Amino acid sequence: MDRVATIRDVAARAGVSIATVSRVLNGSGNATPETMEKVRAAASDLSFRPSTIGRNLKAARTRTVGVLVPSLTNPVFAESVAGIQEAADEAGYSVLIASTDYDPARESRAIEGLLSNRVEGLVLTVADADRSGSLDTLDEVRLPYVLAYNQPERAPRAHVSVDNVAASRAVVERMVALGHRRIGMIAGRFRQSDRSRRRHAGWLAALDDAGLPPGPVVEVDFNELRLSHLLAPHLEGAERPTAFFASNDMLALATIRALRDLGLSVPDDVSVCGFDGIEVGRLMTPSLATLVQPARAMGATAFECLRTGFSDDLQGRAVMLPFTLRPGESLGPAPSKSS
Amino acid sequence: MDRVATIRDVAARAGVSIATVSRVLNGSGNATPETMEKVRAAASDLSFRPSTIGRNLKAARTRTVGVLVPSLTNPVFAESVAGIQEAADEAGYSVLIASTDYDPARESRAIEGLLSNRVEGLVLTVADADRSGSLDTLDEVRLPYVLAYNQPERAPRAHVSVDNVAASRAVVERMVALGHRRIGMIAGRFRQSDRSRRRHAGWLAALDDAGLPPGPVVEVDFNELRLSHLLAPHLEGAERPTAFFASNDMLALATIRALRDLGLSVPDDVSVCGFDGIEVGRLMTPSLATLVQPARAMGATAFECLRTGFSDDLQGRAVMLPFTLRPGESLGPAPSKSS
DNA sequence: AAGCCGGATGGAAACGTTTCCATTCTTCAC
DNA sequence: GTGAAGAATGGAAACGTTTCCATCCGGCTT
Repeated sequence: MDRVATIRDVAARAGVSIATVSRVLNGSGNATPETMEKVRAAASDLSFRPSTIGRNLKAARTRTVGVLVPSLTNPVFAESVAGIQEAADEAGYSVLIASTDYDPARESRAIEGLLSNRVEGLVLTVADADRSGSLDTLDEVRLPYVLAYNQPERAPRAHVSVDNVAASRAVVERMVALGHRRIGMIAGRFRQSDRSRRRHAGWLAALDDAGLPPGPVVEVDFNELRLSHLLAPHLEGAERPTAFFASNDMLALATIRALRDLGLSVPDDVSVCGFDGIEVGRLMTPSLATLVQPARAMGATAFECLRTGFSDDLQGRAVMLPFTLRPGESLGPAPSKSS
Repeated sequence: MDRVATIRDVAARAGVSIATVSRVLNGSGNATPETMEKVRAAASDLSFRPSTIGRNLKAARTRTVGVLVPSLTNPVFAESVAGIQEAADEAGYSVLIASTDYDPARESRAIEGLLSNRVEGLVLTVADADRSGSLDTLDEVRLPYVLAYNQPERAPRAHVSVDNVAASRAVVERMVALGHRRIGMIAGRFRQSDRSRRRHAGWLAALDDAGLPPGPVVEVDFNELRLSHLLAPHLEGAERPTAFFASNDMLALATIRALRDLGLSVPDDVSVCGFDGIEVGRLMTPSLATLVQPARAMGATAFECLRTGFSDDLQGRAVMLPFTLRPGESLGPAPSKSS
């Protein structure tokens, strides 16, 4: 692999100084038409591409933002990353993406990497926004960041999300309206997810409002896709739940699968509603009822907050995005025998 | 935001030269235990993080690879990117991810960006590996790259994929074994996808071998999720296909959805088999039968090829990964009335 | 005791840009 | 015709590293 052309090569070929080359190619400062022509020709002949590295070093700014998500394979994060990329692309920013796969060691390594790359800010989704070493690190070095999806309870940290409590209430209220009286919840580990906690709180509050006792709560690990053995104990007897609220869509899908494996029909025996609004949910049978968060907009908005907030103070700012309840075949009326 | 500490700050605080700081922190060269201690302390006090930019500029190598995929929201690409990241992380490489959303303009911009960032090589998936301006550009500048998923027909370009023709044959053979005689295909636009073409070729070859006439072929755009109106014309009359082979899983899901919307049962009336092996396929009802490509391994392998091949010549090297047919409820025996 | 070796350290150059400042040259007003 | 203004251009510094080379010093061999 041969050496890549530098600005000096272009200057030599065009018979001008590197200063002139830089000015012409960046459109800053003036230059004779002939000079411009010569420089452009030389640059194109050598297929010169200015080195971002050299440029950044000099400029002391990188026009790059970092993104950290738990996993790219969860469609909801993939979608939000796509939103960030789109917005960043438009604003002339580059994006550095890192994923942690729920591994704390990888998380700190990723943050270190992004820091070393001198990103100007970060958009990230962490497990628990109230107790996160990574966020502490960022606070320490005073690097602006905006959380996406996270909704910190105590720490005043900038974030973009939906109102998880209100959203969960909406789900439960819908279930109640459909005649469900025993409503369970399948949730990601509370210790590992502020979102899961909030959604649980909303579920609890809505049940309370409706004068209903809380149904069983099943906490599961992320990446856990085999749920039958966890659900089975809660499905025996006449008092079994007629509906489950899952704290995210992947869990909802796994739940439907498990129910079906246990010989129950969705939604005839048991209804299920998820949270996230991933696109594949529309394609399955039964189609997935879910609380839709605007994932793409979430990413894009977080990026915009970061960008426009670079100068201002980001501390504790919060943006709430609207949510909608997408009906789906997985959520139907409660079985009549149970009403 | 205050200025970030540089190696000079550390040197000053430790009372040594920047050369010594560099040596201590990188473990190259010798140093007195006390010196090492002083330097480490100073670095940690200032929470010094060496600038990748400065480092790369000097080193003239970035230990960074670029990744280009059509879309991060297609699980099969997300998964392969995850595989790349994992392998890269392990090898001490950084990853720069770009996605094109099937937009040629964004594709060239992305490539330019990666080139400017002086990536040492690329792993990419393009629409058509035989006619791709981006690949031509890469050849021109002699930057090593490895294609993932693509299987070029003419151009001798390094790639990692499965044998798409053989894989498609396996699918069709299975369908034939299940009694299907009229087998249609739902395929991504041939002009836009070498994979789609190959898979179509395999489908055709297998039908020919079985002495069956090819069923209808429906070419659809990427991102097209509403297929009912495209499928409807081919589902009338007694001669309608009893099985469809979809050239990728997202299409397969959309196909199942459409069939169902048209009042047909899957798999009782019509069977469907996809291609890719995305995880959600296991979770749906009916579970998706699909030809599984090892997506994670695809990414990881492509990265390894790139890394180990940096010195050698990558030209036209090909690695074929094994595929498996994952049975699923969407693919059943042909309806008896048609046998 | 003289010379050497080698370990510890510092000075300085280099990487590829951008940009400040200085220089040259043209043009125009007086 | 002289001076000034301003446009075009070049020289050189700076950004944060790594690394080559030189220097210094203590201790060993002979």
